[in-house]
Amino acid sequence: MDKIAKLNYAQAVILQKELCQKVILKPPPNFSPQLIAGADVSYSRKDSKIYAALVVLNLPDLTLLETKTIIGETTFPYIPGLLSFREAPLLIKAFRQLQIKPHVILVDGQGIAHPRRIGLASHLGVCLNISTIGCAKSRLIGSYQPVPPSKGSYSLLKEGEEVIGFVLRTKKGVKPIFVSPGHLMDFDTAYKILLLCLKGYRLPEPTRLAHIEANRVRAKFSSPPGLV
DNA sequence: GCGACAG
DNA sequence: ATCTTGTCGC
Repeated sequence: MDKIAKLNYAQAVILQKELCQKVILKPPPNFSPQLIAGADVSYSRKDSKIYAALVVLNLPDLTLLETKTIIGETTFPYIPGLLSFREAPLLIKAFRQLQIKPHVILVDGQGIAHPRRIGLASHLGVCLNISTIGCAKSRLIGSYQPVPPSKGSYSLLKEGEEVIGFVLRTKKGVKPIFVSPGHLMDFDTAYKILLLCLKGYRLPEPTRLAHIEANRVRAKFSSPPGLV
């Protein structure tokens, strides 16, 4: 059914090389998003279920407007660099069920800060034809200098001389996050949007809420202990 | 050959 | 990512 589930490593990489050519590192004309979404996926240790969550918030007040959670089955293993094949299918399905379509999505994962410049956020953006920003909690590739301690400070993430993202301090005293443009997005716009989404926590509000919602459905629907 | 390695 | 309570530090 799902062709993606049948892809092997080499085939998946070939598909990424095709998709990466469709990535646009520039936002739409006069881009000023009022609706922003957060996307995240959680897993169950026992069964092979995965839970995707999308939340839509209003900008700049960050009011929650809609929450969409959906349950799926794992069809691809986790392989660094190929996360999209594991998480994108369910997130795409969830997106199609949204009543309110956002102007941009903050994704829990990398954008172009990826070996082939096509991380989960970029992959989703191309598939859905929407602006996306990669917002990861840790590094996949690239090197960077220490990030200053104050909120909003950052240091460029590069691979060789190429800038692929930035490491952002979202709050004083906490580990910085890794931000990179996904699709229909540039560094400057990504930075400005990120700052608008900070609400006193390490993670920007859209991604933070999506994470909470993904965990909530898992707690509610995953197999209860002792009921094998 | 040896590490690194989003979630 | 997931399994998990209390506990240390800003």
